[in-house]
Amino acid sequence: MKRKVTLKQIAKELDVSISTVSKSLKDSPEISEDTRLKVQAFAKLYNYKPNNIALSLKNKKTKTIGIIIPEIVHHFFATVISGVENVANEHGYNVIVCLSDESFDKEVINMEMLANGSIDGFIMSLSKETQLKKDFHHITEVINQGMPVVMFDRVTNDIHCDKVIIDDNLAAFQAVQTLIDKGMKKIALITTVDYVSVGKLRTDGYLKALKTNDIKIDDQIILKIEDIDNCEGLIENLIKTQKIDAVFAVNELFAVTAIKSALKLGLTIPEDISVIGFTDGIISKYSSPSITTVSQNGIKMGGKAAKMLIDRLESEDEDDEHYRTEIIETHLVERESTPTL
Amino acid sequence: MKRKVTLKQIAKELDVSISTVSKSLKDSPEISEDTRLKVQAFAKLYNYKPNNIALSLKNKKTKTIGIIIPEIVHHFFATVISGVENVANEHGYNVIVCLSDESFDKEVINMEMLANGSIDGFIMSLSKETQLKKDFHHITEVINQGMPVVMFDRVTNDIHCDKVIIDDNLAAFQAVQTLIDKGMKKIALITTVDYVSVGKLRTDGYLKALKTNDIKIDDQIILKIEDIDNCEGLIENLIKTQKIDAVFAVNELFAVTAIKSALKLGLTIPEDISVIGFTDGIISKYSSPSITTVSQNGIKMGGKAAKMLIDRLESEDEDDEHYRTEIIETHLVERESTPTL
DNA sequence: AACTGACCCGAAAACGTTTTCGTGTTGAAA
DNA sequence: TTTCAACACGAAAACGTTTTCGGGTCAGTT
Repeated sequence: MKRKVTLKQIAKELDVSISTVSKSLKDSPEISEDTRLKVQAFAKLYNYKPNNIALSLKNKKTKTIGIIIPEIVHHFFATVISGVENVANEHGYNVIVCLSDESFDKEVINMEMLANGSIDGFIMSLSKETQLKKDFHHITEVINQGMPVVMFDRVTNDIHCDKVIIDDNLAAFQAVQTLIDKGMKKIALITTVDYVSVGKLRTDGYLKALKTNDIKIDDQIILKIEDIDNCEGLIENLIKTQKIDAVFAVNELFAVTAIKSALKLGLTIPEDISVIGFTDGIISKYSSPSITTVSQNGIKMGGKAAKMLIDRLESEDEDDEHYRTEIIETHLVERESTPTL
Repeated sequence: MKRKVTLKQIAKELDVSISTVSKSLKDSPEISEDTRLKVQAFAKLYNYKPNNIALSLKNKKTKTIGIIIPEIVHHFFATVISGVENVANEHGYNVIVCLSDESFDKEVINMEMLANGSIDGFIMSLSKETQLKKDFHHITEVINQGMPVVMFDRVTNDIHCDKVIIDDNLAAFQAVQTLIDKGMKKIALITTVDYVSVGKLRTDGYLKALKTNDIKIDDQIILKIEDIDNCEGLIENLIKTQKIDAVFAVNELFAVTAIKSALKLGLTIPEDISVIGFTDGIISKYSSPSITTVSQNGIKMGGKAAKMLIDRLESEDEDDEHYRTEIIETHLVERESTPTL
């Protein structure tokens, strides 16, 4: 077992100073060719690599990005990480991942852990609990310390920083409009409770589409689900008791559950009932029938967020207060759960 | 914008030495109560938090674990990360995630980046390309430098280190045996190419089950798929041309694709054809019909791997060469794609 | 008055880098 | 022979900690 070799050890071994070694390895003209080559050969032999931690301390840059997300097992968040990782790696950055588990406290703890020098900047999406409490002091604090933050998907207007989102309202509107164009009238909505920002926006888009088309809003067919893990009963009940033409669900899980319930009740899709979901993930793609969804390109979102963060990290004027909000375009991926005409 | 405050600044402000500040904050008895309280009050006021990088350099410990996996968008790997993160956080560790994208080069680059001081140890699963090339020098090198490595799922006997796996062979055997017990005779296998370690093991389990039950092995109904993204045609062809009772697939994707193909061909599941998959992920759960699978608890695997790594990191005798291989138990989750009897 | 010990505190080294600045040696020009 | 520049290298500071060790002050004991 040969431990990592340091500049000091090389210096001692070759009987020169640490400075000489460092300069030699950086091809400094200050050093004679003789010594330079000698040092380089020795360093290569012992596979010298500068210690990242020491570099970080010296440069006050860690070349590491922190990501804080509610869950990693949700496909959308996984794709975002993938997008961030890609762009980050291209620019020589590493990625540290922390999960809040939708808990405010964990979000705070994780941010505080990372904020003490471990990373150069944050990319994050708010936990449900944080959105409910509307307490963002941990984020403002980090920003006040001069650490850039980029928020994505679940964002808030209360924080002044770069953001990457989709136009949830518009995307929902268009999805519902598509259903209406296909002749559906009684369109049910399966959504989350209102404090989840994206849920609220998508709900608004749904309502707007109905209004625009002079369709009466019927609270009986609007389902707001609190506990995502126990949605089956509610959804099944909705489909059984109400005579509906279509379902617009604000996420994949609600959509696929609606499909399963409909099939269970002997309905055929899309003839008896159509379904459109949100977030173009793996479930929608492999469901039978496959589900028409609003695509929400996580890779692109993550990539964009990483780009914005790195741009800010490497820009000249540190505290440029000109924050931007990037909107990632969405489109409807039409599959088997909606009629083709 | 108030930047992070350091010991030095506090010392200067209070006109004491850095040592005094440090000791005060650590409640050292060396410091008089007067000074101690004064320093602590000041530190609290300015929200002092020690700089992680400086601590890492001093302690030669980063309290960070590196994870290298082929892909994050595969649900199984996401759950593993989740498991690692959980246990790591409990022990005060952070998690840095790197994706190899199934590429040998990226795996090597990522490991080298992290090995230079950024992390205390690795948790990893081999990329396909690495398994194909059988080149593990980057891993032995890291281990030789005294950095512990824990491998999971896709492991190799060529590396001497801690491992966490499931008994792929046995699990496959049991799954196929279950099909046989339910009266199936012509059981197709949809698997990966042999160099993917787990694919090979599961294939072997399938073969063993057939042999044990004196069922002739028919190469016509064994499908080895190279390119996972273009498996549909092959699978559909298999089901169309061969009269089979059941399909055993070595992953979720193959299983769900088999189901879609069968449905498309007008077959009913599980009456006409049964399907068992591997890896109990989100697809199997939400598919219609839902898929019977061999559960492979990623959370548990990740948690176990993290525990083993941390144990080793914090154990007294640094180079205990006694490596263990933990086997995570699996069980069959019976769902709609197999008959209940 | 001298000694002892407790009590407080600061200096400095250490972790591994990079970089500025200073310095000794050499050769050539005056 | 002196002077000066070029050359080659080393010392030291800095990043922010922790920790060891040494020392100064004061009170109390001989």
